[in-house]
Amino acid sequence: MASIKDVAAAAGVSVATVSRVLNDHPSVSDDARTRVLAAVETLGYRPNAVARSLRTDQTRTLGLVISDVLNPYFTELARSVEEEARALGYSVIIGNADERPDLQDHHVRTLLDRRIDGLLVSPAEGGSPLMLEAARAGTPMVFVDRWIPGLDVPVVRADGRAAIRDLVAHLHRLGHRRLAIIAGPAATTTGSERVEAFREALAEYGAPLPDAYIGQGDFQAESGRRVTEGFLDLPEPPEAVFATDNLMALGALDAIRARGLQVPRDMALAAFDDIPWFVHTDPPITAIAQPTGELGRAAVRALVDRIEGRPPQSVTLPARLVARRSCGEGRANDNRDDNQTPVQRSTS
Amino acid sequence: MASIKDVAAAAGVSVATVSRVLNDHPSVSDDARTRVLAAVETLGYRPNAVARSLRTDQTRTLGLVISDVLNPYFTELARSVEEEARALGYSVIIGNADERPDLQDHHVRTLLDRRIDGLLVSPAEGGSPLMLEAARAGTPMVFVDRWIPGLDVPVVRADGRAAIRDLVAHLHRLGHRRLAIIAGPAATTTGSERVEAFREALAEYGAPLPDAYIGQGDFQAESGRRVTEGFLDLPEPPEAVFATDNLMALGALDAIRARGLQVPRDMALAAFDDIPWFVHTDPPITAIAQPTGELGRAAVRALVDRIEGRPPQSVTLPARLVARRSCGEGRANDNRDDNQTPVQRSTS
DNA sequence: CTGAAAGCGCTTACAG
DNA sequence: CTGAAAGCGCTTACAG
Repeated sequence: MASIKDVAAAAGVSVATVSRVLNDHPSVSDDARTRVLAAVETLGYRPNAVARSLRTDQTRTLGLVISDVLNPYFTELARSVEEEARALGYSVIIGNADERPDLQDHHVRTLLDRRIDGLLVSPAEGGSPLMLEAARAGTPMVFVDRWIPGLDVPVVRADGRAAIRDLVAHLHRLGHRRLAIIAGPAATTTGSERVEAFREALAEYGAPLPDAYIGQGDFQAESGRRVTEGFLDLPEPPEAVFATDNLMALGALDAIRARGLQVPRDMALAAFDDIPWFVHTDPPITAIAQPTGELGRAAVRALVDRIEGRPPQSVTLPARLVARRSCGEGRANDNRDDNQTPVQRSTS
Repeated sequence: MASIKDVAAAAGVSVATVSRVLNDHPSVSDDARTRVLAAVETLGYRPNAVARSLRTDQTRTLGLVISDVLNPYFTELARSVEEEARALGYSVIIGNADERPDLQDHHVRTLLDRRIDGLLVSPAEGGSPLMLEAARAGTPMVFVDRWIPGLDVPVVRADGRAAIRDLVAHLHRLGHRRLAIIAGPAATTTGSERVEAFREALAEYGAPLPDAYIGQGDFQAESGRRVTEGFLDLPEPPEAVFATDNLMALGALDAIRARGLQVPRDMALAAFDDIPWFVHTDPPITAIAQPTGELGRAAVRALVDRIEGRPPQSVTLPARLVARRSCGEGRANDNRDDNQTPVQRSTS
């Protein structure tokens, strides 16, 4: 592969001049520029980004550590992150932690070793020592979706409280009184926060949230299945289940079906995170939709601000309830484009 | 951030010795090793991968260029690729082409600039000039899923022919005679191949595949919707539609629903690529399942073989039909774990 | 406007 | 076993 030396030789100039042409440095004669460009062309020369990074101490690369790529929510997040990063001249390397702290650690380490310019992370299980250390050491970092309290790191996330209140109101209106929740890991902010919001919303209706109705999941489908089976085995099973992510909702649906029961007749179901498939499940699933694309873009902007020396900003966007048929037929809002139709707009 | 010099100074040895310790070079005294390790520990030193790559001319990184991350099939492929790569000591950088040739080109260029050790690609729209050039220039490369004929590049893919034949038999058995297909871009191998296999299978039943029953899609949901609407507008609409990927099947389902029609009563539907959600759609969708994880792993192994100087091997794995209810109720094989149950095993 | 030279952080023959 | 030195491919003050 041709190097800058080859180009210099072919153009009859020094490597310094070649570098200047390549970097649009103003003080280059037209003549030199033309000859360099011609040489670049004929040699098919492409600058070595590795060498450039070593020299300039910047990689123009962002690291994104997410907890589960197979979760459509995170897939969409990753996509919007890459899109915005590309627009700003950065590449992104994704590290998939699969909700495993050890894997998360592996990716953070690898990314740091590669000297990425900044790190976007949605911490699994309370983060890792390495991550905390990096944050304290001043590695540009931004949390998306989930975060770790007590760190001076901007957070870009959706606030689901208002939407969860809307959901509880929706369930109540449809006659459901015994409401249960499938929680995510308590060590993740989204895990604990959604349970709290749910509990508070129930309290507004004077309803308690008994421990038996709080199932401990891990944001994966299998745990949704397991927890739901537990609910069904209860002497008095809940009438409605709220899965705090889409994969656990899928597991819950599996479990309910496996017993020959039907949603919503035998049990109502709702999920946090809306995904395209929810329109087509049997029945279509009521969900709380996050502005995922906007979250990803805002997170990248915050991180790049931080990297380029501008003050980064935390951003909190509202989530909204999208009612479908999985909680009952209370209202006629399950038309074909209900995917787009918020029942109530939560502008918290 | 501490550099190798700092470690050398702290340990009272030369940087060469530090490097040897770090790389497990045998000729280092126990004493030196201990002191270096201690210094590494106290300084929290981590080798700069950028510098190492520049020096060794290897990045221990694989590039993966896929056509659409939002497609669950590719998401799963990406995940298995990363997993196997990690097991072999490599990282992977994903480039999402979104089925756009220009984006594909962007990613290939970026990846090449970063001097990845090898490239795994599922070419969109017949590939890009850059990709062809790289292949000819000897960049280690392996095609996954889709490929470009005429290049000396190993291909790791699933052969769907037998499964498509099984599908046509299944549809025929259920009484469907007018069968249509939603094709992918003709410039992709999977796009053209699936149509051909479908046509050949129909021929075995003496059935033609009229042009009106071949809809041109682009592997995205929207095109599935559009094509299906066209089918429904025909004087004699097809009785069954075979979408050649899961997103177009989703679009088809949308279109059928939007007219107030039902699957399979008004129109049968089947898809290429099986995904977890197909078990839960209304109705559950009959699909051709690829051994996605195995494809990803085999592709990585082939690429790493190539990179490390071993002869790489092309691999073709069989796909299989998973019958559910979307083509009709012909057989009682729609139990709850039908996701795992092949109707007929195709070992082509 | 241009080039010689230093240096980014490593690895690795080479000499001892 | 160890260190001095060269060199990977760039960029960028510095001097002219």
